[in-house]
Amino acid sequence: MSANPYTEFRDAVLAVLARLVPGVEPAMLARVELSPARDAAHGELATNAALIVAKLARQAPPVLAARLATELAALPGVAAAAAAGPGFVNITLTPACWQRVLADVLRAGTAFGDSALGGGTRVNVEYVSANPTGPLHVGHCRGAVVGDALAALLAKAGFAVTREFYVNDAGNQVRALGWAVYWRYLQALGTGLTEDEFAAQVPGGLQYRGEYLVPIGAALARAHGAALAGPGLSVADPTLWLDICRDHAVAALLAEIRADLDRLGVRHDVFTSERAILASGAADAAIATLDEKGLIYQGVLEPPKGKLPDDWEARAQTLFRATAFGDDVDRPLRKSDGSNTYFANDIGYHADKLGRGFQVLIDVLGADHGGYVSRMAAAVAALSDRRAAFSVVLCQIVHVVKGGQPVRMSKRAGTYVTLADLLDEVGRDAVRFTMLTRKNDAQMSFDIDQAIAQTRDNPVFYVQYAHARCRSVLRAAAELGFGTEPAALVDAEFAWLSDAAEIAVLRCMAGWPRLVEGAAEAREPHRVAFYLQELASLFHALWNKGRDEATLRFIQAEQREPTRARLALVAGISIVLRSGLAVLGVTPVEEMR
RNA sequence: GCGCCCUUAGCUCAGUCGGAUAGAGCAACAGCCUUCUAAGCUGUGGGUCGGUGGUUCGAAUCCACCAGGGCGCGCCA
Repeated sequence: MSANPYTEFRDAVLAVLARLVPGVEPAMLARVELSPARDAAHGELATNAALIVAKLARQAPPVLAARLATELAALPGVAAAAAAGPGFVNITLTPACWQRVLADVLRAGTAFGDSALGGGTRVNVEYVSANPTGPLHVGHCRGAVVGDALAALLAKAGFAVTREFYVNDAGNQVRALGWAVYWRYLQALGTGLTEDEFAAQVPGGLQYRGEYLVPIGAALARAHGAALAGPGLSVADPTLWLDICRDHAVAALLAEIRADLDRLGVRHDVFTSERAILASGAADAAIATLDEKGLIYQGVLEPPKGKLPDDWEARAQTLFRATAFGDDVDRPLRKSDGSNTYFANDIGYHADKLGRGFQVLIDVLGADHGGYVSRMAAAVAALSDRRAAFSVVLCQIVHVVKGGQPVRMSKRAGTYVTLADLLDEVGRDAVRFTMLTRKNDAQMSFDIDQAIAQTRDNPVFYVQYAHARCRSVLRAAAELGFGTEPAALVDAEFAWLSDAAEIAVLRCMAGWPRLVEGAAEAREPHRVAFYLQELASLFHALWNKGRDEATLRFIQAEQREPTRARLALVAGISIVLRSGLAVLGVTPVEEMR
């Protein structure tokens, strides 16, 4: 791929700067930007170079900017360069600079925008990781979509990405699930127990009362008959059935989760079982490693502030010195019965990831894990001697709104909005795109009415419509005998694309590679969604401009060369739209129906 | 009580590691279809960027404090 105007002319700015002001340090040069001008009146591009180095050069920024502008204006490809404001240099390039981008797009196809930024760095993105104790709901959905898009984005930016799902198939939650399924099993057999009578026999009480467990209980009844029940369909000794019920339920629910994810188009490379991690001794090994580093000790923590647990008592416990790595308090690794805390096991899991050679670990988690971030960051820093990068992408709450009314969810009652419900209502593409129209660390309301609307205020529709329009134009042109494949258009005379609206689209397309890099570095896949809306908007505007000015119409049968140039433009737009939609996992539709 | 996140137009939200006169859609108003999908486009009006200080050439952005909303706070995961 040849140079992109943004990188090409940023390099040019740096080169000129080096001549004007010798001895600028790399760290300072890194802060020099060449970015799209916010206001079109300022030109196409703007650089802050003079502002950055003015102090070092001992010159007033406007003066240095003027000298810079003079030098830049003399460069080939620069149509105009002028100092402005407090010390910016505004630059306008010749149309040819932007037209050249089109050839890159046509040659690269949807690989346009691929970057070497990541340099093959191995990244593990963990997302969803829902407990296999029930169906996925909208909260999981946001994490699933954000994680999936982030993984795709990082891959496009040149990272070697592994997508991972951590299956919490050990511990109290799945034990409670085993009991809950056993209740559905007894019901399937026709037990005379009431739910309250059964619940009274469950250690910790009966959780997971949702009806989604009914078919799983029924399946157990079919498979085992009454063999797992006590006399008269009473509760038998749990050692006889608890593992069987738990394992069966986990397997069944995990299958449901995977089916839901499949419908959503979310995929994972690796499903890691918590039980397998525990069985491998990873947690104890990781704790031993930390112990060798002198980070484990026996101590007594201050009582937690706020509402104090009823059974709280000061007692010595095994602690990880998380405060040495920026956490607020040291964290316990063993429960009072001597078993590992969830945190201890999770340290083992993250140690396992590090052991698999990942240099960057990213966990996509729900907002309720916010208090968990600093301790895990401390643990990864400790385990890797601060070498591995660890970050958490927290996804805040999603409120589902329909008909202007909030749709409430309650997991206990089993009446929450499931992912499956949402997919039934609005479909995969709308779910994915809508979830990505909000930055992850802000709450969002998901308006079902808007997501299914076929109008401008539905961003999914708007972008897909733009793509469909592109394809429609190409189909129409093919019927007139034009070659419409990229290879047939790459030699078109792009100089025909000289209208302001056409240049604007080309500038936007040229910005795709730098957007990919910026979004990947910031771990913000939502930027892709907004970029696509902008590109779609420019395309729709160009389309309509052709209604007013016949010379801008894409297809003019008697004007072969201008038509070929515009077909190249349309093909290029469709390619960039597809490239972006692929990151989001949204279908680029060929036509609207 | 403490920690993290959020607060931008009537509504839903962007705002690129500090940059020029803060943007988009919806809603309101005014226009554009004998022409490739009007499922679209163009224009107008609409703001004390929650508040008060501070940092500097420059703050929606960084810092401090305050207000409001959300999430969390040893032996759940």
